[in-house]
Amino acid sequence: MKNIRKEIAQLLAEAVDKLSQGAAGLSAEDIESLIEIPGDASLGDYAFPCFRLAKALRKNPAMIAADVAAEISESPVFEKVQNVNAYVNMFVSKAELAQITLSEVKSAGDRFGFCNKGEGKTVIVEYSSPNIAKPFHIGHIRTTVIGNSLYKLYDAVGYKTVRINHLGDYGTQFGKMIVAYRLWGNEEDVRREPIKTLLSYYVKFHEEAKEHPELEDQAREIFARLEHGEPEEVKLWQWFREESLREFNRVYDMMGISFDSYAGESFYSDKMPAVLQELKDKGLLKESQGAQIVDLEEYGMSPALITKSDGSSLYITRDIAAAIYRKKTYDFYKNLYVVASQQNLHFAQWKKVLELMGYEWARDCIHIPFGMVSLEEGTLSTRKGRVVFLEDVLNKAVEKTKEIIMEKNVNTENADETAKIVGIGAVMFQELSVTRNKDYTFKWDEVLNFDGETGPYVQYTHARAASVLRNSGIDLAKLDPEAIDYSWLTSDTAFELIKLLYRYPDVVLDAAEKYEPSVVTRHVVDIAQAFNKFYHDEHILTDNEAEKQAKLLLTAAAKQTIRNGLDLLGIKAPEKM
RNA sequence: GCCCUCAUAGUUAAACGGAUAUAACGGAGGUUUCCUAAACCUUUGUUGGUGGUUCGAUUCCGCCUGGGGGUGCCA
Repeated sequence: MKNIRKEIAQLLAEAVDKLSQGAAGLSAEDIESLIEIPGDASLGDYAFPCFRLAKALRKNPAMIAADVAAEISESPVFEKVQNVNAYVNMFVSKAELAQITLSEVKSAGDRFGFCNKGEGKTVIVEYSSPNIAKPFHIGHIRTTVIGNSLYKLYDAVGYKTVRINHLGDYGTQFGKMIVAYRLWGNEEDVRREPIKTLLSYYVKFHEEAKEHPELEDQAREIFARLEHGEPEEVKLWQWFREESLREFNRVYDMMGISFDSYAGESFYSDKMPAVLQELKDKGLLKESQGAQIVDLEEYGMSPALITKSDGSSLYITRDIAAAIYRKKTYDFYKNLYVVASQQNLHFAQWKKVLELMGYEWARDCIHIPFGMVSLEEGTLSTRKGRVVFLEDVLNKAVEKTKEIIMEKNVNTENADETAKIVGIGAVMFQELSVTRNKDYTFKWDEVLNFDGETGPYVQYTHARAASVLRNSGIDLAKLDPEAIDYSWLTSDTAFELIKLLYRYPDVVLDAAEKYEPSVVTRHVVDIAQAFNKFYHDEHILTDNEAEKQAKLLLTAAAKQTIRNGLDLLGIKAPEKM
């Protein structure tokens, strides 16, 4: 698709160069980064502030803006160029932008917004990574949906992707679980309801351990046995793992999320000795209070604990082994970890250790933190039984949606299917609409509120557009973008919508580069709002054939872009609702 | 103590260092003989404090206040 922003930057660069006789020293790239989109569309479609040129040109900015405006106004790219104070305000040709955009959406279809920027490079996204034998709760939703969206974003901008669910299937917690199971457990209960039962053992363990601290020692000992491959412990552990995965997959299926690899922490168990040896050989390992550490004091961090005093491994050791393994196996361009910001220090230490080991690719390992989810009662705590199960949240959202459908919609065919798409979409959408790094408090009535800038709003807009297209009776495949009279799409409302569609591919790229799916979420909401306004202000299915075709092409493009955007968020777009 | 992070209408959130800080929810009022009213329109109201850098700061830097997280044998 023709890149208008770049074209404008080129024109501006030439104008500035001419006016300053080369003294401004701004490249087209510099200029491009200065171009803005005015908040108030009546000012222009693009704007260029001239403050910075004042020094080089020794003139006041407003005069420069006037000169620049005069210099570029002849270009056919623009309908109008004018200066307001220090700004050069540019209006692009509406019909031309409509043609460029709608032709592109039509021909690219489901791949509108895609590009090949990452061609030949591999990006790993590690996300979700729940702990085995523990509930899949509301605290896991963010890593799961953000990671899933990042994978889709990187896929869309052309990278080869590898999705890894780094299961928390190892560590002292399994020592605890095994101890608890042997003391109070019962096979039948576990089979019937694995997670809830195992969780109850885990909770009981922590209650008992307050009175009997020796349980903690037992747990560590059992984990050490597990790590040494003692068959009885391994067998129990495998069983817990299988039962848990079955439950996790049920939730993943509901959300339409999948993985390329489930290589969790245990997968790296046999790769640990080599890491230890390497750390030792490189002179990084130090003994301290019986444990093996890497001292990071000179980098302002507490030491990284590599092995415990009983010799068993720790989280960071496994993450080091994992990074090395992944570099060897996938030769990644980037290795992304979608993990809560609570673990900032852990990832900082881990990255530093990789650096100290001499791996220059440590810089390509990137922690993507996100804010904490808490409940109104306080922090989520598995041990204290203070959890909200993700599956319950999804089910309630679906139920609520079903009720809404029953009360609003006469046409209830596929009501169950629609309720699933909309209810689950609503929950996912909400998680993806706020900037990653913000903490938030889970509230039932907020999750179940579908008014305003929500998933259902966007999905409804999509269904509405779909409905218009159905009613048109026109075979869309036969709409030829070359044969459309775009002058029918030059109203303010139509043009606002077109501009948003035109910008969509840049938004996708921006979201990927910032690791920020919410950028897409917000843009999709903007498109939905613009379409609803267009739908309301203008009649699409008019008797005038040329007008109708132009408006239908725009409607189809809006629908397609909303659909593509939702897809990048992992959310489905219903044809009817 | 030290480190990280957050602070914007009543609430939840937006804003590459740029023009009059933008939406949604809530409140008040309105729109349907017309393509889905899960929609649209009108109205109400905001940058924690203090210095600095800058032509220009919600944005960058210093300090203060307040919330959250982390800080050696959990992950």
